[in-house]
Amino acid sequence: MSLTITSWNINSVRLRIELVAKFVKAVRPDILCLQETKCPDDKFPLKRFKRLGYEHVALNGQKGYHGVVVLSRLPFEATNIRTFCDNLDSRHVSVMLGARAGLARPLTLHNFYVPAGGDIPDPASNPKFAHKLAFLDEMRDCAELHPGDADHHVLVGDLNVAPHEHDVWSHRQLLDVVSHTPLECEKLLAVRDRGGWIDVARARVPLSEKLYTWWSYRAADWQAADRGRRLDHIWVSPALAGRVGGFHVARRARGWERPSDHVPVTTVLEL
DNA sequence: ATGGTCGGCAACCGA
Repeated sequence: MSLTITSWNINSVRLRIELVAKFVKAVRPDILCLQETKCPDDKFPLKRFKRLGYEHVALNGQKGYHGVVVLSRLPFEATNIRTFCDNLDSRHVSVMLGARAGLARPLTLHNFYVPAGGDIPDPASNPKFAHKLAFLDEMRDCAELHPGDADHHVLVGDLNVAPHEHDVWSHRQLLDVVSHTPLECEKLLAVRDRGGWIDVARARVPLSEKLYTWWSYRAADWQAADRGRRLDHIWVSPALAGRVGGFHVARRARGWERPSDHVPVTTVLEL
């Protein structure tokens, strides 16, 4: 069977519910992972998603800030929420799919929203950047994020780091800009390498090619300027590396009316 | 070199 998984920082799920509907009607992902839902769980538009075919929902929302959710056409065996840095912010939710979803081998999926880190790239003077770095260190050391050789694990989300030279519009001009500083790039790659994860986007798109998933709201014309960054990621465990059937960045979604500043990233797994 | 825009929620904080 093939399993389509999308990750999208939606920047308010209630405000953009019709954009989500438009996307899922076109792409029909089996599993949709959203970040920055900015929605308490008791206000989440469950009925609308049910009508769209997503009956199985793992929620981790909070009022006003952050918030993640996994929406699925297939049932879960289990769901889990982790906290990082002794902080109750809603930045992680994971699900496990198995026999009930028709999978021969269980699949674990983590959905993350890594702290953005504020403006000043100095952990000594900027607590938000210190928090981001500590969050990445804790991810690196988290045993649940170290899949075994045979495990089918997926990690997606807005990781708020563009780790490679061509993950940003200008490597030189962004070296001191939070999201592309060498320190946080090293830390994100350490999370990836400690877990043995494969970066699906860069397995499919050469490192020499520009690739972005986010464009600032502050540009007068985002498309003309094209000053993007690749902040949204899909990683798979080594056992899934040979089962990636497709990968796509829905750049067109940035041009929709009242868009999120992030666009959906999608992969297809052949299981 | 600087400021440029969003969303939540009701004055700014976070991005």
